[in-house]
Amino acid sequence: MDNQDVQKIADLLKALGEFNRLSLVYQLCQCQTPQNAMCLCNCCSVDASVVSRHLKVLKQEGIVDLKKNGRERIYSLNREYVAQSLRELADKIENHQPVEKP
Amino acid sequence: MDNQDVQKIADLLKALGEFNRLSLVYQLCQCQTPQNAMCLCNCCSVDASVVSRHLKVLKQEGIVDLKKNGRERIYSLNREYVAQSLRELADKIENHQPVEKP
DNA sequence: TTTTTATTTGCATATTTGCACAAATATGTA
DNA sequence: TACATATTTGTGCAAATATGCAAATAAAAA
Repeated sequence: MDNQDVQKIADLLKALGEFNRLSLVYQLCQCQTPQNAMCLCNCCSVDASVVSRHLKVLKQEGIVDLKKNGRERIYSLNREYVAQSLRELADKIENHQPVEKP
Repeated sequence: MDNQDVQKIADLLKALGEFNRLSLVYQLCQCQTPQNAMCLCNCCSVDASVVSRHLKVLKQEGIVDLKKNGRERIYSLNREYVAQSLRELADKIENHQPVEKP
């Protein structure tokens, strides 16, 4: 576990660890079909430009995927990646105790 | 799932989503016995005061537990709470799709 | 009591972050 | 082409955050 690995997970958690961004994730989570950015605006009461930037952060972290459709951007939640990353961390925290210091 | 619930999880993720704090968590994760703050200093190259403040944040979020022993503060990772919180989020993200929008 | 060790707190500072608004860009439609 | 819609980007601001250093506090040890 080197610093880069730690940083990568920290970045993922940080991206999820902001109220409006997590709200966007939950919103996408409840949708069976991908959603465009304007639709996602409804779940948090901020300017569209703010939503755009939050979605950009989520995309950079691989949390959401993006497809372009005309002038729309269609976002979908990358469920497996996020869930697996969180579970890996949970497993590590719960089980991993290699260095014994009695 | 109301805003307070979202905020609570966001706060937890935010606390974990900072490099030095996550390093502290990993450090504690590798220890079978609780550790004092000075010992934890070794895992990140910052001032002891910075470690102290990060540990305070982790404690406020319930990520670590604290026992006082003389002038030492002995920290231990609250493994079940953190792991369970992360798994709940993972489950929600992977499975929860109640609102259908076909 | 004096000294040492462990930790916290006050303060200053640098950086980041979230936000709103306006302008720019891109693309569809009339 | 002109206009409408969807989204991004530039800019500035206020608040939050991370950090280091010095001083304060607490408690053990000499």
